[in-house]
Amino acid sequence: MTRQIIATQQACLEPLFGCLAANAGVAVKAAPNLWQLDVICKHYSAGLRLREPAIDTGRLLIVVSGWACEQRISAEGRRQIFNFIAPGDFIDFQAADDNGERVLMALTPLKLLDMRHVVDGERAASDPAWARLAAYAQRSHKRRLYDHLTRLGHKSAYERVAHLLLDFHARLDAVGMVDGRRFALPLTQEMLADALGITLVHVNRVLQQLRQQGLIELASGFVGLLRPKALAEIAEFDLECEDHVVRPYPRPENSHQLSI
Amino acid sequence: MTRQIIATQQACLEPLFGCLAANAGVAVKAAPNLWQLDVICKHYSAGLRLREPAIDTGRLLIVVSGWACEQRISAEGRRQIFNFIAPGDFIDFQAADDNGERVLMALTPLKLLDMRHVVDGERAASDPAWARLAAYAQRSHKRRLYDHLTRLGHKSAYERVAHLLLDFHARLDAVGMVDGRRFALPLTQEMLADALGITLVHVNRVLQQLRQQGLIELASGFVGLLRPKALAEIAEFDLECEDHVVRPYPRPENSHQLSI
DNA sequence: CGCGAGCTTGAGGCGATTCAACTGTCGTGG
DNA sequence: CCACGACAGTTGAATCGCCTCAAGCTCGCG
Repeated sequence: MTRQIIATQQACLEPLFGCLAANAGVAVKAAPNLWQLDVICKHYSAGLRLREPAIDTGRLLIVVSGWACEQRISAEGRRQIFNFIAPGDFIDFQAADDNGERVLMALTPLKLLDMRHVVDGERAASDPAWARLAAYAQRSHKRRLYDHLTRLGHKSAYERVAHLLLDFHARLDAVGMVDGRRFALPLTQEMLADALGITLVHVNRVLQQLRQQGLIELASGFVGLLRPKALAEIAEFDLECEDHVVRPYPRPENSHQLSI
Repeated sequence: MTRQIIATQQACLEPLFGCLAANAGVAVKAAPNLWQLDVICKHYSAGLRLREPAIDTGRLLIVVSGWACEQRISAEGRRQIFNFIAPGDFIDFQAADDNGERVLMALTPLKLLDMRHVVDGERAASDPAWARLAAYAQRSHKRRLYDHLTRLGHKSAYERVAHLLLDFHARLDAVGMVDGRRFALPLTQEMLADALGITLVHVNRVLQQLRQQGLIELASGFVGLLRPKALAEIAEFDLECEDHVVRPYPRPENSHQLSI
């Protein structure tokens, strides 16, 4: 099973592009094969700050594999993660550097695909497909910020963790990176803590609790949501609504669905 | 002193427009006088949800007086306030209703000025002044969301309150609505609680503490920051940085400055 | 006057933090 | 080959910040 997910992760771009077509109404040229992809993509190693020359700030990059985040380091050296950037998410450098304190950081080895290579159209601001794409990127980014504000606002640690896991599930599912109810989550508990505003120790305790209650399974970088409906109730996560916002790509019959 | 502030609040638009000129590079036509203003402005009473017909979503409204917020009501009936909207802030309806759950709400009687009435230029997307204005509105809105995420992330209740008050001060100062170190704050402690993710009771205790330590004064809808530098250290609030982002309008010599 | 909205204060309890120690798993180098 | 350190995860005990529940206060207003 693990091998299957990894293969999905690295190879299948169709669901990702299908998701773009469904949500942004953008047609993608022929998807590049694996060899082409590796040449076209930008690669970052874990821990590197993502930068682009100022002249290129208008570009739209999409994450093909790996995870990144937006973060800020406080004066005391504590890190606040504003937003996790997962496969299928856009990286909009123009939006990123309005403020020197906030930076984009690769959390794992990262592969970024420049949309210029795969989208038809003149990529001018006037081109409708390109504008739809940029608008979609902005919309999803903003939605993510509000969701995170909701998590940090009135939720307990227990609810925050459950909510974040459901969030990850929905996003990765939309781009075909969920196998059944399991998906790869290459984040440390410290990263989760820095995002959720709780301590590493407490994240661990909450995860233990979720495991003992049979709600999730978690081992070696993979998470399984065993009872998503129960999790959604705990976290007040609106499964319906999420589906509207991020429409998954069209699936074949009998594929692995999240049967709730 | 109170009367003076109220006068400032209702009458003087020059600092507000000066702030726009400094930050967005947008020239304003002749500022309307008070009578004109009342006719031009949109008025909302406290508690009303702000709506605009869908066809008008592209418009930019600026708050002339009163406060509003972006909020969401959770399933349990708890309110999360994402963002306070103060005089000088923009209301971008296009950005607001990408999601049915999040609404704009007037917290006090509200007066909104449509920028079409005061900005030169064709207000087409292609007009550079109009584009700068829209970009400025988006930038400040986004910055506010990140600031609030920072508050909710790793700060204690004590730090959150101090940080929010400094934030209000900087914003209102930029549009000339601070008299010395005092400004009008027509928000209830419950609203602060709903924004800061802590309970009403605890907000009250924190305010008591700040008062007893001689850091703030607070009475009848007015706040005074008595020792802003001490507050800034408590809250890790970057006074320098804030000044860069929101440039106050040009001041006469010997005006009330925040001497830190 | 009575009422409601907003503010204030106390007592008790729980959730999350802090500090600390221990485990297991890597990759590296003696 | 094992020793070693670095890193991620795990667990316990004590402490504290914040919440809950509850009561009383002070206004402004019909």
